[in-house]
Amino acid sequence: MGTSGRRTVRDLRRGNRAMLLRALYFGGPASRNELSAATGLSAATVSTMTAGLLESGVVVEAGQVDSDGGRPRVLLKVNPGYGYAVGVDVGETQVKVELFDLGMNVRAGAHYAVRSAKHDPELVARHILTGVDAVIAESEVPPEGVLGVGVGVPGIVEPGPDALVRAKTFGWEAVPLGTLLRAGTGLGTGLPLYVDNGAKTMGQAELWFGSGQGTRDAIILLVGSGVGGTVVTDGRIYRGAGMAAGEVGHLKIVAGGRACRCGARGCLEAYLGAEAILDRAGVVADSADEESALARLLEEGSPVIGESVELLGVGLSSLVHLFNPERVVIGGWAGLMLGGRLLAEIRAATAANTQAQPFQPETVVLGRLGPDAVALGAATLVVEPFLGGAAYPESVPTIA
Amino acid sequence: MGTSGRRTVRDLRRGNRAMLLRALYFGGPASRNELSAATGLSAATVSTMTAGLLESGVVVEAGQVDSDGGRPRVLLKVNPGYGYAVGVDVGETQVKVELFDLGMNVRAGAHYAVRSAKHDPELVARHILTGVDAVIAESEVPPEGVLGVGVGVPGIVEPGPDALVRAKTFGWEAVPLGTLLRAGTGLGTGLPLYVDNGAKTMGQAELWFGSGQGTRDAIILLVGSGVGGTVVTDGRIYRGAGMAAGEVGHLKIVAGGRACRCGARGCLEAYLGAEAILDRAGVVADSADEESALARLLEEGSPVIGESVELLGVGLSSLVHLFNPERVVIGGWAGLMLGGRLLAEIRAATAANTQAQPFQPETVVLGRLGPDAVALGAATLVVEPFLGGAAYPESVPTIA
DNA sequence: GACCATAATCTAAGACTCGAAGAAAGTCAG
DNA sequence: CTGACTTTCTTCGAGTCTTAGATTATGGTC
Repeated sequence: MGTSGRRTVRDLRRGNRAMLLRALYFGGPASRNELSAATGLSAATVSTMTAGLLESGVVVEAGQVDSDGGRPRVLLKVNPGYGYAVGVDVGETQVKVELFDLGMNVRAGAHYAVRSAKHDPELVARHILTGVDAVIAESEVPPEGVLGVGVGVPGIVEPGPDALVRAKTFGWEAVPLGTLLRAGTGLGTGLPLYVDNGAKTMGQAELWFGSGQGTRDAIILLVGSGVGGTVVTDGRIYRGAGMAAGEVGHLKIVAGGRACRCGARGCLEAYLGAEAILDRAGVVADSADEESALARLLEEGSPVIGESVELLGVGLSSLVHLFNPERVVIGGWAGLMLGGRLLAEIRAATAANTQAQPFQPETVVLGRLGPDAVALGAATLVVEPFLGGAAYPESVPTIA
Repeated sequence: MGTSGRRTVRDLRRGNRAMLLRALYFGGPASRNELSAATGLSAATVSTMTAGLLESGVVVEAGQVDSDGGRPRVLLKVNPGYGYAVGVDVGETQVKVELFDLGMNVRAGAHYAVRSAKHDPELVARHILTGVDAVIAESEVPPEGVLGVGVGVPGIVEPGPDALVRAKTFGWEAVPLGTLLRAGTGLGTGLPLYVDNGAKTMGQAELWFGSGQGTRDAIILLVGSGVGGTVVTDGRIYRGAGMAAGEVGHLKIVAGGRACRCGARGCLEAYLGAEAILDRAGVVADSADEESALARLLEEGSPVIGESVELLGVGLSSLVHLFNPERVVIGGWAGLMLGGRLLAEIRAATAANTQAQPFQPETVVLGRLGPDAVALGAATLVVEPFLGGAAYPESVPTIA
């Protein structure tokens, strides 16, 4: 106990610099004056600090704004071209690699199809490595400007340089993805590497740029083929003691209920998620057809849909009781499909189960980013330490 | 967004002072040297800082220890007599008021029976006020040495000077306990007032002095007549956006299941907790007999007990998946009774439902403090800001 | 062109932590 | 009993940092 918080006067500056950078990054272009108000720092400090940031190129000017009869404000913003982040989405059917600038604009992308039956870890690692090289080359970005590589994978990621991944859907028991990537060579060599669960990276994307913007305590539920989620506390993704927190999909909603692929019974994921919903409706569909099959079910007004809404309400209610969030975001393609038509019903079901504490149904909203935000979120893992957040654990391993 | 973290160099000192004080408070007597190691501060800083603390009387010397041929270490400790905290337990059958010194030794106590049918808010407030006066008088402590009053109540407490309490079991819809207490007079006048859910105060007691010691991420489940709990993240009680987080009792375990007194269905509290267990077993017992009735059920090996263990495992599994805690503590009188005999079974049931992530059954342990720790925990609410923790929200109202 | 308003920078002062050197308070061998 | 040695604690100078207040920059208004 005890080794936390600022110590020396130098850490103080680091912290204030991070605060300022965050304010600038999320608060859009702003004048020094506005930054002073937003951060609580004195104008003098903001001035000296921005001077340093401008000189190093992290921040650039972004026009002026007249100020009612006085000296016009000079607007500042984070220089989108100062650095770049690679985001990787390791999905069921493909490995997607994208390169973003700091403004989170896509500069280049690469896709590699994976035969959905078999997910050979080494093959996936090879796809990632060649993908990283490809997007760096394609974007014509200076390789030294790339700040790191973020990877979103299914399952649970153990912290540490090995980045052990456990993903039952892939048949990965304890795949040391970090080690595999380090064994490669190429342009990516030496880049900081961040690996996390894909639902969490996507959740962070919603939090930063989507429906979660501006909240400090939120829950982001991702309903796709399965169910995942992200718990945000105090403006950060909550990872718990071993980075495995927030496994929303295995929240139990029916004791002794349907068997889940995790081996337990009654998990949310055993009822929700396209796969489970279709299974409960007795529809046979392989993963390519899931989307149209679910749409059909919705169209027909199948009773299974109504049940699903009810069960979703039960799950959300548990989450609300435990986390008391400001906002609940429902994302993922299946979540958006359901929520697009039945948001009112979902809210009502949640409220009906949430009697023990004050709860506003309007806090349940739909995601804004669509299902493709895993890579974007993975890239934010790289941007986070750049902003000085340092939410990601201690030592960051590098590729190769 | 933005107004958090240290700003000026003076906040830096405050933070470091808090770090040191916490290390001393929880790390027992320690020499300046050990404090330097524990906090990461330089010996010089520790020296100047402890000098100030000694002069103000917050810290006192506590003997010496020989040091293998060198100058002996002077041990320091927090002066237990520097300040005092009053803890109040507003329970079903009584209002208990206790006065603690900073070493959390009871210096005086007072009890007021409450007719369990009717909990008149004004009567409860009067009991608290007279109790505070009584313990201050009895303990012969200088009134200006009392740092504040902490109150543990059932139900949910809304933050703010009113301290609105919602407690269905008491028939309290929105009782402004803070306002009621402020209307009184007496020795307690002007004391800072902290009101929180009793399960959370008890959880904090368990965290500080019981089985939760030393953990940063823990779950403390309290099974008494009902079910409550505390979620600890990052060494602090997690309160969420509106202080209502951690309502473990209303985690759903059976969608559409038994009706809970909160109005919803399938809550943990509708199955666990002495009241629900006895009800499920078909035993009629009023609150005074619950303890012996439950003991009898346990003796007989009633199948309801086995089911209860299974359901507890389901609930814990949900919590583990969501929070990934270092430790899970089971407390409360009914929890201790069940856990005392069936801890192994509870661990097994939890593990059986927790397949999706690594989980060590041994992290589930029993509480150490017994069921009477609500008042102790309430007193820690007062001590926390004294240590510089400031986990409790913004402005603290005062009595009268 | 004089005057005013607002934004940004400069300057001096105060506060803080740190490393290094020095003082304190013992033990131990001879 | 003395001097060397060990370990703990304190003092002091140096280097950073933020802030308030004064100053400079840059426009509009009359």
